[in-house]
Amino acid sequence: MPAAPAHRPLTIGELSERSGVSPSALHFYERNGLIEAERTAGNQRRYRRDTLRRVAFIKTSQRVGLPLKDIREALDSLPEGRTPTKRDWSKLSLRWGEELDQRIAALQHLRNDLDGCIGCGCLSLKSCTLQNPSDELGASGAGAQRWNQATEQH
Amino acid sequence: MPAAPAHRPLTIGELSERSGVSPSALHFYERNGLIEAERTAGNQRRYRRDTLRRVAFIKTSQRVGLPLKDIREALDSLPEGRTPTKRDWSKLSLRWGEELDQRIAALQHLRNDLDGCIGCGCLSLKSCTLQNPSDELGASGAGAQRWNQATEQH
DNA sequence: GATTGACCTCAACATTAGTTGAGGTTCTAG
DNA sequence: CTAGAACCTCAACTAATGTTGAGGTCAATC
Repeated sequence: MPAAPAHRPLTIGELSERSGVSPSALHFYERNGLIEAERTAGNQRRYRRDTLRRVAFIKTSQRVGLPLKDIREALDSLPEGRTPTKRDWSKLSLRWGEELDQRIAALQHLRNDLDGCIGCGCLSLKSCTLQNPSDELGASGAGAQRWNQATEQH
Repeated sequence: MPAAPAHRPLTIGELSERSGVSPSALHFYERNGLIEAERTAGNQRRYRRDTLRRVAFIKTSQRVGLPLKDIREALDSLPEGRTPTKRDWSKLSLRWGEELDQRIAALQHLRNDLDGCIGCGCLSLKSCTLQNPSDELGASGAGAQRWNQATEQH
């Protein structure tokens, strides 16, 4: 390893290793406007160091369930050109915390309803709120929501 | 509409309308072993009425984020042949409530961590738990989790 | 200055959860 | 009995989120 001054830009391999995101995924993020890189004379990518934080934000947002499209929108609110400040990041995190709160509330609501349904063993289409979203979850009617895929094979 | 005795099996159109799931999705569920149907002499599907509840279970499970594969596994625990009783359904719902609880706990944990991160504006790769899952969410490392896709365009 | 690992692009494939359309059949109401 | 709505199958397509491989180039080390 070279001396590596702390401000030297990162190669894709370094960014990949430090972020835990595969190079192919980084390419993919770039194609989709989530991150960007300078190029060397020989056309290789060189990432500014704050890209690491950017990738961290992407990963974390994904873990919580946001699609890349939404993450991109959020990132678009960061200042162009200059390295984002803590305040910039804080604003994103704050907005994001609100969504988390809503998500939690929705799940708790669902949980309560499930208690009711266990009582009656129903999941009836008419009476069960679980079956009649209407409000918090899936308001868009659109995409499936996922959670942990690992349903323990044993 | 014919008199329709309450026990008459459902056509795919009826099941679709009552469940809010498109016929093509019902075909898809059948291909994937989530539901099944008798056939008329003319090869049209006729669904037992409890299929309605089955579909309700599928929809609800999806709303909460489970992939169809897992839902199928859960449904496989229902008795073959006979119409499931309330107890049968209750067992599924119960198991399901536990997963919901875990999911809520995980999100709350995440929420707490986020508070910390807002304080420092970080999302730092080293210090932030949000960046170091390790435990509850995404233990499988695998699939993305999604939530509400509607990030309010405004 | 050559080797070798890291990097480049582009195209094709994988998976989940369906939708759409073509081409043909069945069922039901009048 | 016939018109038209509802149904059938099969294949191809969509969208999101990447991965894999082929074929070729760069750059850091011996």
